[in-house]
Amino acid sequence: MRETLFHQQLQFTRSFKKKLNEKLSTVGLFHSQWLLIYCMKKQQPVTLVEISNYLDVEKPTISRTVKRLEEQGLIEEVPSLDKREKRMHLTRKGEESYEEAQRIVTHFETGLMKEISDQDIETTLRTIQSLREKLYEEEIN
Amino acid sequence: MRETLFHQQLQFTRSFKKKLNEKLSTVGLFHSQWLLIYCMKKQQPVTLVEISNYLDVEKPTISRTVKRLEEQGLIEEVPSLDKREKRMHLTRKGEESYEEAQRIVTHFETGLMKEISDQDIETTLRTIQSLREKLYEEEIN
DNA sequence: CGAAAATAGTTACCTAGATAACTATATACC
DNA sequence: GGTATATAGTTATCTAGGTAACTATTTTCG
Repeated sequence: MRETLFHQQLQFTRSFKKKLNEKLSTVGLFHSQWLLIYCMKKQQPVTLVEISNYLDVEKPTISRTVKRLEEQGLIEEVPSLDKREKRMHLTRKGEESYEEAQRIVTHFETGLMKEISDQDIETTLRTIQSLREKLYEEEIN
Repeated sequence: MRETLFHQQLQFTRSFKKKLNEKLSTVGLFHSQWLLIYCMKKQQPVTLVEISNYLDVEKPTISRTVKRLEEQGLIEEVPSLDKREKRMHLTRKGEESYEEAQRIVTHFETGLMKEISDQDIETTLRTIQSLREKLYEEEIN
């Protein structure tokens, strides 16, 4: 198995998403749909561009996932003064899904981190953040 | 921005893959295709199942990417005793692509890690590996 | 030996990322 | 006020991940 940090990261996130998708299937959600719902819970109503910036995912991807969540009746549009934008918020059903999913995600994540020292978590978080910054600087060049 | 370790991980790998895809486009490769070529360089000839196990990616995904690399003339089949399996190895052109891509990837990765202490890299690597193990144990339950 | 089980790979069909090119609306500015 | 530019979102099309169900071989074992 390749020992590189980056390789390990990629492998980890693949497995992580796969596992979380399994867990979330009990609520009928996929991992990425959960992220959108999480976003909306935090800031309602929210536009697609705001979600796109927050999650750092391109607009067409957000657009597609939003459409699916709308079809599932989890989110709905809210009238806006700016006719270009599509402001969305969670429906009653969406709020319920949020609560259920939140519990699942929290349980899953805390389970994973158990037995890893706060010190190590902190170092890892800091390292990844500085790698992200580094990537962002690359962006500019 | 959400502060969770896992959220940061996902964001990082997304940006990382995006950026690496850009860099690799000069060689006409995508990040995932590079991983397959890397795999083959390390062990030739190799079967799809071996690649699947090594990269921890499901067979249909490997199957599809292999088909594309074959079409590009970077890899080719090698006769095997077991008629079920498809043993592949790099063509001359594939070897050349490997060399070019290897340079690009190494340059990109070392650039990112520069300025991060060996200590932090080491802790991060160890932490991610134990998170992966944890995920794997979950698999069993 | 012959039938059952395991293994290798493929096909069909989902979700989720990306880019490029488009429409519609809003803003800037001469 | 009218035109140019910027912004919000969508559509089309690509790669890449996943599962389920299939075919074709090989192995196992009674």
